[in-house]
Amino acid sequence: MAKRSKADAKKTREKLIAEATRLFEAKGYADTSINEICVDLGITKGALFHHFKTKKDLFLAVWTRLQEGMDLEARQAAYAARSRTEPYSAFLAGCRVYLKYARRRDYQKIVLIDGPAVFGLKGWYERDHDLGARNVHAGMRFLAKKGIVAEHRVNALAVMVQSSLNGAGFALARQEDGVTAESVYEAFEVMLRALR
Amino acid sequence: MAKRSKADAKKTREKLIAEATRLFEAKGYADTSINEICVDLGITKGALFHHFKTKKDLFLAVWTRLQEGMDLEARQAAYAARSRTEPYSAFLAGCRVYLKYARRRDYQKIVLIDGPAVFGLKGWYERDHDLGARNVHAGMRFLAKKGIVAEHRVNALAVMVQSSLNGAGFALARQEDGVTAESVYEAFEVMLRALR
DNA sequence: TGTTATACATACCACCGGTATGGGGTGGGT
DNA sequence: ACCCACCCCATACCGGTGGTATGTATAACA
Repeated sequence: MAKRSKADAKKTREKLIAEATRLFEAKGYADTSINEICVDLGITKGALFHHFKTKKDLFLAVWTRLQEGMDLEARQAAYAARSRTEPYSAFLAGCRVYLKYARRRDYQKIVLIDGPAVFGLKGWYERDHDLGARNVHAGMRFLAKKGIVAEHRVNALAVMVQSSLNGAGFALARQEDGVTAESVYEAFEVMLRALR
Repeated sequence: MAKRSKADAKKTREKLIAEATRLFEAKGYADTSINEICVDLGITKGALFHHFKTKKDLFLAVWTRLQEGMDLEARQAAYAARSRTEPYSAFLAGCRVYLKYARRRDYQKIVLIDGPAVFGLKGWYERDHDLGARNVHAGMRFLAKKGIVAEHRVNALAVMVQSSLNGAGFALARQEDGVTAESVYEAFEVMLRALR
């Protein structure tokens, strides 16, 4: 029988998250069974339910990992690109990172598609608030502070900008109509700079 | 025992769609069981599976009904508002109708949240193409024809505008931060008019 | 070294979506 | 008027699902 040290436990937990990520991306949350995940890893459901008290809890772990990666990368890019003379550069750098994620199939299926359906309207918004919306909001507020966009439109514009990035990501992933990454990003930049 | 005329069949089918709509909105697709729908209507699963060959098929009927209502209303509004002197009026009228739908809880949960999860990435896009995306696309192409927006950005801008409307609808439904319908719509109009 | 907590395995459950089959009323043809 | 094929729905049943209760060997710690 296998060892059961804390290091082993951590490893099986990681393997569970990795395999769940794979299957959630490939077949979606609903069409992925707990049992399938366990069989692939050569363990039993007892192990899974020891680490995650429910299927949604496992999904949350997968979702959070993806979101935290995006969040970290976007913040770093925005911080690195900040400029004294060009108020858009930090915001645009962050958006570019987000758009990169919004193009990824795993991010789309897990974070953008299944996430809202699994968490529900309220739960989805609560979880997205700290990781996705907050950064866009901060960027838009910065533009308002610089006098570029109207103060009273910050909230509305932020949410519209964020969701437009989601849509742009989907359109890119579809790769149709000759829509290239450059053209989409250029259109987004033009739109962002036109906001008042 | 109940009658089994064709008129009765039509009626039970309608009742099934109505009750399914109610429960899908209230509890979501995944947490609504076939059996629950039937019990509420005083019928059995046999009746349901006679009218709809699968649960997804029933969901499709619910989804389609919502989308067709939105599509019809938006087209009518756009047609009624068309103008020779103001190129934005028809587009804005259509968007205003769509935004009204995007604020509705049933539209959000069924069309925007559960729809993509149930149909999958490809199926969702295929179904949305004829009902949602096509209209926005047509409006944007009209603006390009008028020389307002760049021809090569029509596709990208259309998908971004559409998804920004979704986001705006969600933000409105959350009713937070003092975000009112007027402020959101004003922000959207400002953004749309700024597009080049 | 003894005790407890951990990390799983095993066995089991209610319920789910879906199917196969049966029956009884409807409605169109003659 | 009669008949019977077809339609509408009920009943019974199935494999598989997420989840639980319990058992147990090992690690962790005193």
